[in-house]
Amino acid sequence: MGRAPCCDKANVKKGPWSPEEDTKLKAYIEENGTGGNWIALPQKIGLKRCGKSCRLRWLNYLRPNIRHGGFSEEEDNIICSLYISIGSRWSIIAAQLPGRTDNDIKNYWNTKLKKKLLGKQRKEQQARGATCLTFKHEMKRESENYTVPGMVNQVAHWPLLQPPVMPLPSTHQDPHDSIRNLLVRLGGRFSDNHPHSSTTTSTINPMNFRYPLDVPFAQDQPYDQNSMNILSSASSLSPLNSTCSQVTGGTTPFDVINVDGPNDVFQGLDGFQAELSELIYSNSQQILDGFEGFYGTDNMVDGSSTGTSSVESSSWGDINSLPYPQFVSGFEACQQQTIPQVSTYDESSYFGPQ
DNA sequence: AACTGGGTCAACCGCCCGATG
DNA sequence: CCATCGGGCGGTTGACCCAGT
Repeated sequence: MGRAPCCDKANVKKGPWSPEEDTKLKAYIEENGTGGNWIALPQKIGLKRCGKSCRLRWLNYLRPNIRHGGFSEEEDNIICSLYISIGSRWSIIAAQLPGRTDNDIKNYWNTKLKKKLLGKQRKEQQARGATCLTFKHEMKRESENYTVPGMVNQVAHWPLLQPPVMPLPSTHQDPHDSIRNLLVRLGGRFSDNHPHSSTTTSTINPMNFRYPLDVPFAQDQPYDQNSMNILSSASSLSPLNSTCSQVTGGTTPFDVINVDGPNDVFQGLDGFQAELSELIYSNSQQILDGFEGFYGTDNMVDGSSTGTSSVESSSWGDINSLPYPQFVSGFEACQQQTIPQVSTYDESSYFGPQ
């Protein structure tokens, strides 16, 4: 037996909202709030609409300070980055873009950004003529069986890669190194402090490229995104970025990045992210250059400090000096925290008196 | 002018999850 | 512990628009 419908389908209006309906809904919510009950709300104001429909209309269209269209390059970059990192968690992505709704971003991604990236990918692949099946298979295989030692309840899914190039002194495979090693194997270079270097010594760690995990969340406080330039440089970031949870007062949108199992690494990304993976393979150096540009040439740090990482960068001493110190603290928090909790933006801030 | 195909986006659907009784 | 409910979310749909033919 299925569950009862949330409203009487026969008696609710569907389809586009009329200006009158908009006015009614907006006026009521601005004055009274939702009352904490969307289902009852349409009856209160005499709308023949499903409560969920009202909620959607309010959140996606009527709510104050909503912006539609006109996505900036920075917003593009943030969306792409976050998508690559966390997948199609549109509400989380939207939380980082003030005035944007998850629906808007979802539409924008599906209709424009995805094509933009793939178009770029094809171009570059044609230019390089590289085939990336090996990488693709490796990604899939390796991602199936890795959990970070010491992590409980919350699982980070970094692909476990045996280091064919560099032996690891530590007793466990550091996920950062795994990623780095993979990229090295695939031809990426991790220079100490200069793009000229072609050694395998790593100071660039894609795994440190993590979205802010402890930025106090607020709709009017987007990330400083000045340095993000995925589309214009390497086309994408590493899809190897894991997701993680953090509990630092429960105020960040990234408290929510919770994964439930290894398959979630590429949740929602199977098709597109695989293609992005190929892109990464074919552009590994560009990507890394992008990272260097992002962090400055010598600030990339392997926070996990293994034998393969030659530099415990002095500049790392003050992670706050980095454009995104949260990337690092985020990882640390991942290792320490265990309570994943899904949260979303605080709707109450939009609803006025409840 | 009519048709067509692709793009866009608002809205719906159905599932999941937490709260509650 | 279980059933029910409402909120929230991601995926999908379909109406509309527009450029090309």
